[in-house]
Amino acid sequence: MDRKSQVTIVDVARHARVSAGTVSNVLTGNRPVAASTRKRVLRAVEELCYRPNLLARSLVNRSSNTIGVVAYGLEYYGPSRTLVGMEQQAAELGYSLLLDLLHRPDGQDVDVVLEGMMARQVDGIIWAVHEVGDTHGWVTEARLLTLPPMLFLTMEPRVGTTMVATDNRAGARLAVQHLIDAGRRTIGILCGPMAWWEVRERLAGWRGALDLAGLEASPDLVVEADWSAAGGERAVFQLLQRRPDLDAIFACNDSMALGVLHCCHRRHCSVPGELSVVGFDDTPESAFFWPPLTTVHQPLAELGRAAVDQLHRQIELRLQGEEPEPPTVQWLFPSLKVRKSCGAAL
Amino acid sequence: MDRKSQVTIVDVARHARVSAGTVSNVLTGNRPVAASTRKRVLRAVEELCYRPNLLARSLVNRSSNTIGVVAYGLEYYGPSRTLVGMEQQAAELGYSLLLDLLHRPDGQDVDVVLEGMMARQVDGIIWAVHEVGDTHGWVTEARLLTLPPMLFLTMEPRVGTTMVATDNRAGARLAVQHLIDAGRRTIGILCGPMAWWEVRERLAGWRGALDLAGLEASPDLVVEADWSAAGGERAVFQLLQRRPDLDAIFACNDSMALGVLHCCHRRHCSVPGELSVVGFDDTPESAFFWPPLTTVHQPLAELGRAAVDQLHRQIELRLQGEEPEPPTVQWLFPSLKVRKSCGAAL
DNA sequence: AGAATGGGTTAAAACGTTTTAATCGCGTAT
DNA sequence: ATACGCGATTAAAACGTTTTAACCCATTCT
Repeated sequence: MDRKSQVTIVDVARHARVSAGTVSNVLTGNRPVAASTRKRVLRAVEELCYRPNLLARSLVNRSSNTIGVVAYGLEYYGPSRTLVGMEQQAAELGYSLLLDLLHRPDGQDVDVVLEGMMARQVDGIIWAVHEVGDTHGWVTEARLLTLPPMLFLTMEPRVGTTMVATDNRAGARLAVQHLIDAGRRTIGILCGPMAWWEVRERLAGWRGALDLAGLEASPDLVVEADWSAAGGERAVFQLLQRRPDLDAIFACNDSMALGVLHCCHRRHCSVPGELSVVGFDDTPESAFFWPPLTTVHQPLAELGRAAVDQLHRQIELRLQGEEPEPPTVQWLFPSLKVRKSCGAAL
Repeated sequence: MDRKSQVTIVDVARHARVSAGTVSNVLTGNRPVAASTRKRVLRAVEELCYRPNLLARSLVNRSSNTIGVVAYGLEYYGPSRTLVGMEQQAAELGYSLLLDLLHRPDGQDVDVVLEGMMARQVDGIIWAVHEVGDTHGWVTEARLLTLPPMLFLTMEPRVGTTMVATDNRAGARLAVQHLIDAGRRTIGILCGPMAWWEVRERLAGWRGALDLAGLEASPDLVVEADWSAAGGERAVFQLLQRRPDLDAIFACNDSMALGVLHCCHRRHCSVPGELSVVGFDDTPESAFFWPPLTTVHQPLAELGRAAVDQLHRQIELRLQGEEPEPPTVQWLFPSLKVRKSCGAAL
C-alpha cells in the first residue's frame, strides 16, 4: 500500500477467485459468463470499490470515447450555446469532450491543436471555428485522410468535408422579407466581418430578398462592423450619414442591433417609427432591449447536438471498417421572432 | 499495413537502429543521450511522422496532463467567460481540458460525473458549479481524500476545500456606496436565487453599506428573481408597487438590470431621474443599454486562470508526494464601471 | 461407446509507452 | 595489469485493460 495504488482488475479477479479476463467479461458484457460467477465478481467489485481505468481500456481498444472540440470565441453567446448542445448529446452517446480553444483568429495554431488531439487519440473532431479569412486553407482531401473523422460547423462547404450549419441565407431572407411586408423600402444591412462565411451568406440572403421585391440592394446600403455593439453603433452612424433616407436596417447579430438602438436613442431617432431594426441570434436579452428586438432565431443547441450526432455516425462507420458516407451538409432552419423594433403590426 | 496501424515508438527505434528506450529518452529528455544518436533518432521520427500516443504515456506515468472541468450554466456570460480563462492558462501549462456539464441544478449527477472524471484519470478537477442549495452536500473532508486534487469556484467556503472567487460582498458595497454618494436614500436590491452563495454575499454587501450609512436595509427592500431579464422585470414591478418611494436599485446581474430598465421604459419612469440602476457583471452589452448601465466588473477570465494556477500547484505538490498546502480562499477584486444609469455626475 | 458440440473459464499476448537494472566500452587511478 | 568509475545503451518489466486461442467438462448426436 506504499505507492498510491489504485485497485486494479486483477485485484478484483483474485478476490473473486477468477481470472482477469472473466472480470472484464462481466464488466463489459462482451461475452457470456455464468450467473453464479457474475454475482461473485460483482460483489468483489463492490467490496473493493473497483473502477476501471479508461486509459488502459482505450489503449487496447484503440478508441477513447472522446470527441475533440476546437472552438473560437467561446465567450460569445452563439459558440457557448452550441457547446452546451454538443455536451448534452455527447454525454447521451457516452462520449467525453476534450476542449481546445483557438486564441487567434488567423489560424496559426491549427497544426499544434490538431496534433495534440490526435496524440490524445480522440475518436473524432468537431471543428467549431467559424470561418475567418483563409483560416481553413489546411482543409484538403489529402489532409483529411490523415485525421480522425471530422465535422465542420458553419464554414464554406468544401469537397470532402461534412458539416452542419444554420441556413443563414434563409434567415436573412426571413428578416428582410418581413421588413418589406411592413412597408419599408430602403433597407440597409449591418454586416459582421466579411471574412466570415456566415456574414457572406446573410448578405446574399438580404440581396436576394430585395432583388425579388425589385428594391434597391446597392453596396451603398452595406456596412461592415466587428460583431460588437460598439462597432455596430459606429458603423450605423456612418451609414445613416450616407443614406439619410434609410428606413430599415438588418443587423447580422443582436449585439450590433443593440448598437443601432443605442445610436438611435442618442440621435433621438425613433425605432421603429423612423427606422425599423431586425437582429440575428435571438439572445435571451434581445426581448428586453428597448424597443424589444425583432430578430432571427437560430437553433444553436440543436446545431451542437446535430454536430455530435453526425460525427458519431462517421465514427461508427470507420470503426466497422465501412466506407464513409459521402460528405454532406446538414442545414438547420432559423425562424423569425417578431417583436416591436420592426414596426409590424403584431 | 492491414490494420489501421499507427507508427509506434519501436518502429522509429528499429528505423534508427536503436532501442525503444533510447527513443523515449531523446523525446522526453529524461536522460542524456549522445548527440550523434539523438540526431539519428530525430531524423527517424521525422521520416516516419511519428507522434507519441499520449494514452500509453499517461498509463505508465500515472498522470494524464488533463484537468477535468465540471460546469453549470455554460450558456451564460459568466461561466463561459471563465471557461475561456481556464483554457488559456491550461494550454499555457500543458494541460488539456475535459469538459462535463451538469444539466440539472439539483446536483443529482455529481457522483456519476465524478466517477467518470476519475476513470479517465484526470490529474485534478475544477468544480465550476456555482453553489445552488445543498448541491455541495457531498463535499466532505473524507470524500475529498478519495478524489484527485480539487479546486472550487465560487461557493461557500468549507473546511478542507481550496477555492477562488470574486469578493462579491465588496462588489456590492462598491455599487451601493456609489448610489449613496449620488444622493439616493431608498435603495432596493434585486437578488438572484437565494440558494446561490454569490447572491447571499451580494445581499450582505448591500446591507453592510446601508447600515454603515445609517440607511434603511429592511427585508421590504429585497426582492428575488431567477437571473433572467424576464424575472427581473416581474420582480422589480412588485417591488415598485410595494415601495413607490424607491429611488435606486442594485440588481445582482446585468440581465436583471436590463429587466429593470425595460420595466421603467414601459412605466415611463425615467432612469436615472426617478430611479437609479446598477448592475453586476459588466457584460459587453451593458454599456449599450439605454441608458448605459453602471455595473460592477468581475475579472472573470482572471478567475479562470487563477483556478487553473491553483490547481496546478496542488497537482505538482501531490506528484512530489509532499503535504498539500492548507486549504485557502483566493479572492479576486471587482471594480465599478460608472456609466449613466446611476445618475452620478460623470 | 466414441465423436462432435458448446458454454464457461483461463493463461498469455497484445496495446504503446516509460523506467529499472543490467551491460558495454573506455579512460583513469591504483 | 587490475580495479574502478562513468556515460551511453539496452532488454525486460512495468502500467491496467481486452482479446485470442486453448482448455475443460458436460451434453448430445451418431
